[in-house]
Amino acid sequence: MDYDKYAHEPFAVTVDLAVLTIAEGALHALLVERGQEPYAGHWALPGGFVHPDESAETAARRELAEETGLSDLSGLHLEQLRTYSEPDRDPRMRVVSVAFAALLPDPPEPHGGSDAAEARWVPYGKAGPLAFDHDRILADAHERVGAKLEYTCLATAFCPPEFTLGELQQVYETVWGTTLDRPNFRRKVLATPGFVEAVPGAARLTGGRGKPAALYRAGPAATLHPPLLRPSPEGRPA
Amino acid sequence: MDYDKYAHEPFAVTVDLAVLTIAEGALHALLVERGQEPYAGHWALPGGFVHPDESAETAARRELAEETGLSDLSGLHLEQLRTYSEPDRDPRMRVVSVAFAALLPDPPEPHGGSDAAEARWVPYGKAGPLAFDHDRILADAHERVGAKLEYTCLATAFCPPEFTLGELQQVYETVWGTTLDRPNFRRKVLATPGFVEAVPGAARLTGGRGKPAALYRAGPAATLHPPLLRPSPEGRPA
DNA sequence: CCCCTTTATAGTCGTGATGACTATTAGTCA
DNA sequence: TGACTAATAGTCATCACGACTATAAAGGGG
Repeated sequence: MDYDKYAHEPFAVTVDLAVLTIAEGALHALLVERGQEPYAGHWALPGGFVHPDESAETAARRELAEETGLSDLSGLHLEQLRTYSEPDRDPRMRVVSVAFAALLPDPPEPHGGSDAAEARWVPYGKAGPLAFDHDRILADAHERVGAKLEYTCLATAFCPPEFTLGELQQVYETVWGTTLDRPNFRRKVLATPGFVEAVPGAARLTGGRGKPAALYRAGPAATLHPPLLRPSPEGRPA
Repeated sequence: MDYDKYAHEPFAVTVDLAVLTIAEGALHALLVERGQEPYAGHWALPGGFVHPDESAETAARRELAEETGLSDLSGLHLEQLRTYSEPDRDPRMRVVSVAFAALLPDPPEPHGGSDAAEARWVPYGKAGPLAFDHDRILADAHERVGAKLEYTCLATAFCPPEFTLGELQQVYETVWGTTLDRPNFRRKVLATPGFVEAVPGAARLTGGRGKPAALYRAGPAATLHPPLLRPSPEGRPA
């Protein structure tokens, strides 16, 4: 391969972050408002350039810390989504963007970081058309997360360190946009070894009403075998 | 964002292809032998630079056509795997590579294309250490394909347009490295609506021996609901 | 030509997972 | 004290699936 032949081509490499959380029973995405053209006034996904000495994963963590002002990104779930490389996706120059999906438990209040305009949590689908191809990236992230809930233990990444089964079920219901039967969900989760572990003797009042729920924390398992399938949209025989 | 600040950084963007097929009951990968340093004499995944006017997907198809000399890439399954961007993955320069997994039915005989050295089908895992991080890319592709067999209809991408259920089962067994019960596999596949469609009245002699098998073609379904789970490695209760 | 091998296909049986329920417990609020 | 709410316990029928056995349809070797 002739490296020098293409070494001068001006490719910029960026990361874009689809940061999702659940607040007030609804899925929210972290968005920034663009101040300049193109797409001035539109919302966009947070992101930025990959530095010469960074991997895309490192850049994603750095950008997320910069734009949210958050420091405890240790428990964060960060996962590469895919790379978007259409030649015309940025009108100014050739930009190849590695997109990531990130999940956060409690939505921390973001404050404008060093780099970009102020970041805000926006309910999923309520932000009008996003800049560039970010609508598609966000939709891809949503679809990916929804699919991974079925066969992995990813749902706990949306939950605080200790959570009730009701909160865990809310994650599934919010991301999938469905309702689940509570006793059956409970039976399934508890029957899956390593999904959750009971916190002995602990209980939380769920907003004051009703019987206090037992607390659990994430277990060592990473995958769900057999999976927890979402109810089929069609009238499937199963 | 200040674009000009980083526009001069020398990022090269390449594609790497993990092209898989099944030949003689074994999984094979398409590899090229490197003629120059670094990694001279090692095998590597086919790939090359993304041109300024191309998306990574377009570049992947072009490189594949160039290195295999193949023209009928229409029925090819090509899927983005992930992007590898460690700063030191190529000792010469900063290269970000978008990796793809590709599946082919019948292994066409590759002949050295315009770009690289001769390409060859090599049994999976029998090629010694590959160049760069290509061992990991190939392993990631294998893992991804194995996982997608469980919950998608991807297996038909390894099969010719018309195939027997025995051939389809061979795909699962080869990729997963397991054996499956034939009547149960048959029951499951036929019970999944849209997975395969019978070719009326057609049958194929399976190498001359045994009862001729009925022929099927891929159906319209894309996903398997419920999935066809591979046998668990551990003694799982299910 | 008969029988044996090989492979495809048909069916059976028991168990476990799951959807749809009902009942009970343990809290708050009026 | 009595609604109301939410968590938890349990039941029951159905379905999916693993483990089998049986039959059908081809070729090959004596």
